[in-house]
Amino acid sequence: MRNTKPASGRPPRDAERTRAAILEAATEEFARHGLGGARVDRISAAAGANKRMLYYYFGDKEGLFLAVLEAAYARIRNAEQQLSLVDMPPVESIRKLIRFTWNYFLEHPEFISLLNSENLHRASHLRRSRRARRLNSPLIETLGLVLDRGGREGVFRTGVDPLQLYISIAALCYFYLSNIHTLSSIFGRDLATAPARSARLKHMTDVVLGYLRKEAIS
Amino acid sequence: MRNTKPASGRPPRDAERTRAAILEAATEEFARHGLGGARVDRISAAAGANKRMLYYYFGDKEGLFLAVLEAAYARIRNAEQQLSLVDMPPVESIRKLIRFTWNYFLEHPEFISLLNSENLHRASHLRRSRRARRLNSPLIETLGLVLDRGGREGVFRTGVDPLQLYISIAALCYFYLSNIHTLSSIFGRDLATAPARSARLKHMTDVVLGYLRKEAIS
Amino acid sequence: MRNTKPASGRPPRDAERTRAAILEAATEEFARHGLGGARVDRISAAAGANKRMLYYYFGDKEGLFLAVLEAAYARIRNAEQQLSLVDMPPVESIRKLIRFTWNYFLEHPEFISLLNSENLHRASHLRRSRRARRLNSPLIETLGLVLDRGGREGVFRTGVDPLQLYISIAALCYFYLSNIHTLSSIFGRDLATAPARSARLKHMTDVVLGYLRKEAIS
Amino acid sequence: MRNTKPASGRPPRDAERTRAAILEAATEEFARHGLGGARVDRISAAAGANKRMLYYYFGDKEGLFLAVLEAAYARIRNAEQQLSLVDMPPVESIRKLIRFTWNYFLEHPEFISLLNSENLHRASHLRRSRRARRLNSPLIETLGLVLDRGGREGVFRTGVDPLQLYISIAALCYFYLSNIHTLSSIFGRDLATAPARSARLKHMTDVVLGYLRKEAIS
DNA sequence: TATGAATGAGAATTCATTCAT
DNA sequence: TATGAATGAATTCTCATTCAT
Repeated sequence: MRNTKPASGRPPRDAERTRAAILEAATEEFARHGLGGARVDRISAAAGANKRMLYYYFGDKEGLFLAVLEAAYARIRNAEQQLSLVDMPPVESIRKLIRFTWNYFLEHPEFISLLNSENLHRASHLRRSRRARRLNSPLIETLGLVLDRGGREGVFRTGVDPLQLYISIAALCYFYLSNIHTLSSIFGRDLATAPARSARLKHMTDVVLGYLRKEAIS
Repeated sequence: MRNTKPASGRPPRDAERTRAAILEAATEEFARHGLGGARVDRISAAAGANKRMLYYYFGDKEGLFLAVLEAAYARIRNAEQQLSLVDMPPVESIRKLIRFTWNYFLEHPEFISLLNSENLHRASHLRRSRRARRLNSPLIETLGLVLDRGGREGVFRTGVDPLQLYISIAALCYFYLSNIHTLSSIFGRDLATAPARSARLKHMTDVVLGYLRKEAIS
Repeated sequence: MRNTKPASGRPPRDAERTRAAILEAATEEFARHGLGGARVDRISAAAGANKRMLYYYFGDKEGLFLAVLEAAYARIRNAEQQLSLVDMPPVESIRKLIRFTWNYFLEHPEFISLLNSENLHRASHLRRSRRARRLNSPLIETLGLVLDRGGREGVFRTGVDPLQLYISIAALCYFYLSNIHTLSSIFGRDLATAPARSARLKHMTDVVLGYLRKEAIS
Repeated sequence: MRNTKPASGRPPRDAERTRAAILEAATEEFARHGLGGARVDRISAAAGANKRMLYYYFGDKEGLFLAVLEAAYARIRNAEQQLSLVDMPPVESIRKLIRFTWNYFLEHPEFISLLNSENLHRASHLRRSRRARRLNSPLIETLGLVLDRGGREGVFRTGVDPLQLYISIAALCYFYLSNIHTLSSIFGRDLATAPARSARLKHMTDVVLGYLRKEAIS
């Protein structure tokens, strides 16, 4: 049993701890430099682990990258699960979902970077991962319930595909943050300031709720 | 235009031709593998040019990457300039803008990849580029005019920041396409099929126009 | 003999068993990949033993290689001892010896590989081994007796050095089998088929008996 | 044209020379340590070439090994071609062939080592080589002519397969030399001395000619 | 006896870049 | 302008071996 171990400071032969340290260091490194730019040496150094351990636990660089991706997905899915969207007015649910998504991306820039890297490689790692597919968000279902209730209560338009909406919410948050540097540079306007961020959150909420509200003209 | 060149023997104006070949090959390579994963050797091989030429014309790998980025931006700005949004009803203008953005991303996946790479590096290349800043989209201004007219005509809500809206439109298109592989993999639904794409275009248009229409409740 | 062990539960005399398992796995690995190409990891994995055990029992990789060599020699010497060459007509003795050598090499390709590896290293391991020197074949003596008798009986030429003859018989068998792949490849003729092997055995017997028969011209 | 180059001492940018230097150093290294034990670093150092050049010219370590093998085969085939066996009495031809084979192996111990290594790997490199198959020895044909003539002249037995005989001659020479260290060690008799070698040459000649002579009893 | 974790030196291979011509 | 040869520093990965338990 694992918890029989003495609670002494940083035991040197703690498999779980070493594994976790490598994973954390790798997350940081891959997020900063991408898969191609990441350096195995830097990862092991940052993890305080022997380089060999990285291969011992994860096979190779790509295996480590996949493990990092899986862990990042597991974290966001886990956070989503804390979110309870059903016991409140639908408009509030949507607000909450947008706020959550926005804040999660804001607080976990590494998630955005990792996704970008994986997209560059056409999801070749995730596609091979059984574990990742199991992480299929249950949020879609919940969002469907919220949309249904909003429809029944007459506050939302009907016929909205929850997956499309989910993707759109993620898109509005993700793109702004992932492209914040290029956009700021191109448009000569610093989009990373606190006021700019607040304005963005408001805009996104307006867009989504504006779209969802009843009495459409389109 | 290429046909200004003299139609003499084999190497007519090799200088320009070599440069262009390198740039094209590099665009492909950087789009496929990112900055860190791109290989100078592959680029020169694909361009049919000696490796030395690459350095001769672009200084180094990063200089080449910047040139590729600038060219990609120049192309989209150029395409945007063909777009005339002012001489039509505002709703039509918006539809047209969304369709344009969507199709451009669809037809130029390398643009998405390159942007992703540049974002990974926090826009460090673009920031240094004078030329890129001059590429500041005039579209924002045009979009402002469209929104104003829609407001005056009573079909659009007022007070919409054209930059925010521009970013949102780009976001809705970009994210879907850039993440199409991870999303398809995670949600077990092929988002790249023609029907899926049509559905997406419709959804995005609905979102934007739904948001813009008058009589808001939010 | 193995059946002296108690037939109790799972690990009866793990010590001996582990040692034997390692030795067997190592024989296979060294035969397949040579000393330089053999992998300690693969050996311990194949033996189902912890890597540490390998060092515990054999000191290091080279020690293990030597143990493997010694065991291989012990096996062939042991097999030779079953062979009784003296109680039959000399011609029959020689036939039997050739057949035995041929079959032994055929059935123990690992012996050939191991010898090749050791030769590559200029017998540096065997030279250090006291045990190996004790394995000095008593066959030479027996062969001497056979040749003497054949000489006395007038069927063999006289003055044949039994060591030279022994080496020649081994050579004729060994080379064909050890080089069977390169020879087949170079001469475009599959030397490993059953008919090819029979032909070879006949040829070798002809060569040796043809050489030994009385009435020489040379 | 290559020979237009200035004849200055060791031109630094001579492709052919660099290639040859690497090949020579590699021959030595592979012969001494086998494929698995050879070190790319040592090869490039011995060749006075940058390590990168090795990959530039030969692809990888195995490609280099194959090139070394092919060159070694080309050398022996070339030497064989100098040998004229037809214009002399058959007995002399055979003597000459044995002497040649023996001396060639004696003077080119690297050939024996390389062959041993290749055999360890089941001729996997040679099998892939078109060039090696073209090196198919024309000696077999010549040997067939010699045997025919000997048969017609009544000095040799008939019905001898020249390939079998060729293999046997090679075997008698090769095995003694390739196993000289293990044999000396096992039998406690230094087989590498000059007298021992002379005795071996005589023995081998006796065996082959003894076998070939007419009036068989077997 | 046995084990899984750990190590550091070193292995093959690759990289962006530059030189001589 | 262009080229093939060359370079040295990295880079990923592997190895035999040892440690703590």
